[in-house]
Amino acid sequence: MPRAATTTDAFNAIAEPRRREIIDVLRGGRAHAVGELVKRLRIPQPTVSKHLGVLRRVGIVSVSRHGQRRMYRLNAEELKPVHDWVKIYERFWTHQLDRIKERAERKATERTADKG
Amino acid sequence: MPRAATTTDAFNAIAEPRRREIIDVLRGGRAHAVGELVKRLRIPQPTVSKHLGVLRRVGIVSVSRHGQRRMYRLNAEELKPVHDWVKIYERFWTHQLDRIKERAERKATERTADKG
DNA sequence: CGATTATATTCCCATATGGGAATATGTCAA
DNA sequence: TTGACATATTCCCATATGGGAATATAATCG
Repeated sequence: MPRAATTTDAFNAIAEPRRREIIDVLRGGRAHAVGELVKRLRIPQPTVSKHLGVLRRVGIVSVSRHGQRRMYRLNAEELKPVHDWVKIYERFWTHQLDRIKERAERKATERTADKG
Repeated sequence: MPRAATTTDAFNAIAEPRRREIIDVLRGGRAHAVGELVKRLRIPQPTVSKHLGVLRRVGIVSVSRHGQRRMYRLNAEELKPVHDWVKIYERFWTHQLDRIKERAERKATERTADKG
């Protein structure tokens, strides 16, 4: 089995830095034409189109035709699974107070560990 | 250019679901032997070892020898870049009140857009 | 119509992948 | 030493990748 396709899910899609850059530009909520992204990011047009294709298949962006242009808009909710997963680890690098919770929870976990 | 190596950064490393599972098991803070992970996740030992190798090269886990076993421990801080990036999008799927902030910020962004 | 602009698609290629199977390495115990 | 156990490594392969270059598609304009 090779590596999972980039279009498998958000995790795979955002692994590519240029796709994250595209997402960042689209963050404002406003739809952007491909040409705008090309200019902003200084990435060749076919490359941008391909990356947008991946993001679209995953559902992270959606397109609409507007005359000659295709307007891409962010569907940020598709990033929620990534946030949900990584958020759990937030406490590992945040402040003092959370460390207490962390330790307490670890104890509880160890107590119930290796039951299966 | 092929896809970036899985060992490039945390984004690439966590794209693989089994590696996320491993991280999840290590979440308690306690170090785990490879064999424990094999049993818990029902994944062949060589596969687990390879995934641990990737995670180790990225710095997400660290190893220590303890007799015959190698104990793997989570270094969750390495996940912070992922959290930092995705956290910005949290407001897109959270409650009502944040939507106000969102709209306000969008207006401000649009005002200063396309200056470069 | 033809020309221009905007975007997508195709073709090419070097490359890393994840899994399976087999094997190597390392460590303990008798 | 031998054998059992724990883990890592190697070899194999089908496959998707991202980029470059070239080209196709599609819409607008004159």
